Amino acid sequence: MTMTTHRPFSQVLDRLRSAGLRPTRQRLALAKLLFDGCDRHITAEQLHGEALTGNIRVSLATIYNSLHQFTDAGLLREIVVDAGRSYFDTNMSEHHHYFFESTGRLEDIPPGLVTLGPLPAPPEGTTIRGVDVIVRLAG
Amino acid sequence: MTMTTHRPFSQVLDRLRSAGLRPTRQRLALAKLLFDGCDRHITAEQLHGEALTGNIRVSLATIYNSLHQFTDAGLLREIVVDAGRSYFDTNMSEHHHYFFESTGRLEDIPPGLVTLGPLPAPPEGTTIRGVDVIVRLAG
DNA sequence: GTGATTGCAAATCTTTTGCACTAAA
DNA sequence: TTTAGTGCAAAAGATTTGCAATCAC
Repeated sequence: MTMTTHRPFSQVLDRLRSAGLRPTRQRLALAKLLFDGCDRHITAEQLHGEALTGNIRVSLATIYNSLHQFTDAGLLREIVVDAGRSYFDTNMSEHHHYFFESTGRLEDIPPGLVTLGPLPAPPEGTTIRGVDVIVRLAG
Repeated sequence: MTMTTHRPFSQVLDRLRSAGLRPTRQRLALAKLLFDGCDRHITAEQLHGEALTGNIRVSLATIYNSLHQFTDAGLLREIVVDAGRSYFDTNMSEHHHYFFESTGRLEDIPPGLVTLGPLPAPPEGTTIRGVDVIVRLAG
């Protein structure tokens, strides 16, 4: 009867199922943290912290496994901004990022602010997997 | 009397001087490897290898120090493509990159193939340090 | 001389791996 | 049952740091 603003449980479950991922307790819990509501830019360490805070016992290895499985399944996008740290973005629509160098924060650039011309034909024998546009900010 | 195709020694020296970097033996040697002729995309490890091959004894710590000092001085541009590896690009003109995921190779995109619209005004209190555009290729 | 720079080795940090254990189907 | 998934602890990399020795000026 209650209609929450959160994504219903079954939707998360279906999402995993249709990605071919067995909906284990850990994956369900992580998927709920990740896909529950607003878009997020999160590191493995941060997600681990949130899981522990939420009394979900998950090892860091499983966090990494899950993040990569979600990424391979097209549920997440991995964004690399500095050597030695990956962010995972739950917003799968085409968009670009601000990176605040002073704080290490990653943020979506509002749609339309940055426009990219048509992509070139990829070099012989390759396909374009994606395009990352990162606007680095100081101050 | 001989006119080589290589950047003359004094130019490398001046380049360090005007960047405010004391031209030590190591920095001169590294600068010659980096700025001698064509544009390069190189990792710290690769540069270290080249230095040792060329009988230049430099520690990896100094390689990292120098690469960052050169970057801060505007002689190099750091490009991050995957978590845990930085490339340093000697081409400081505005350009974008192909990243070949299968080989880990980074390559300039020929000028004009990718066009970026005008940059947005940076968020309040920040300045744009640079924009990275990376086209990720598979195959 | 004096302060900047270097080398070395150890430390740090993120991410991956191997393998026994557990749980989903 | 059977196979995929998980946890743990150790390993693997890349990068950084602390400090004594060395070098440019």
